[in-house]
Amino acid sequence: MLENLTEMLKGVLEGCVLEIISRKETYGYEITRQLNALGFTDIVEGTVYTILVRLEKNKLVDIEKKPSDMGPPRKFFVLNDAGCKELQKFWGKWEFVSSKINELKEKK
Amino acid sequence: MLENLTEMLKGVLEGCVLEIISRKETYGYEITRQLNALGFTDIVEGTVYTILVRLEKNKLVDIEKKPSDMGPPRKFFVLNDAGCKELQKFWGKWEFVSSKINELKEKK
DNA sequence: ACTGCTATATAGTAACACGTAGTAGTATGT
DNA sequence: ACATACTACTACGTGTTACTATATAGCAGT
Repeated sequence: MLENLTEMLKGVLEGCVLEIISRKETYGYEITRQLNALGFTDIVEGTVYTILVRLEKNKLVDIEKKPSDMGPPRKFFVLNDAGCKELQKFWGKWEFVSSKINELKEKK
Repeated sequence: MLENLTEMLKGVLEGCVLEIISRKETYGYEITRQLNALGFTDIVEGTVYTILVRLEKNKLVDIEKKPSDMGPPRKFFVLNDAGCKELQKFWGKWEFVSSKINELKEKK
């Protein structure tokens, strides 16, 4: 339907993943499914995993591996304190940017 | 105040420039000032000019050079048909993405 | 065996905003 | 005449990011 949202997702997709993780501990495959359910149908596992690797590298998440009876073991992610702060900063930025864009859009 | 909006502006800044041009024909320097006035205080000329070069390369704008009494001649930009279509597509994408993000944000 | 769903990983690519520097015209002040 | 400041455009390089493509692997049903 709507083509190529790639560029517009830059800078927001990571925030979305943070938000999803903050709800309850979860893993890459499920995060992908949640994003798909939200409406971002084109987002695939690979995209989410690169984000998760980045979150880990930046020490925003804690990780725990758990077995699954539906397939290979899952890597569960939990936000730590730095992650929570980062999430708050993300929503602050989003609030600012989206309000400005909408202002531009409305001001006819 | 709010640090580094760079990534979040990817994919939307070009749309903002299109919108500004659509209001009335204008030029790089003035577009930069308008974006600064909107609240995006860190955006500099270099950033806007790269976008304008891209718009020209993608044939979304028509260009006319006019003398100025305030400095060097100005390069005025006007949206052509393709540019108007692109702008509409941009707002369509923005509507979609921002509504989904807000849905995620609100759904506690 | 084969298919399909679940689950993770990673090397490579393209697009974009931004940093930085340079060039140049006009106006004002000293 | 010179310096400064504002106006105005160009161009090369950088870093970050989402995405592509591919590989690996466990488990269930046929």
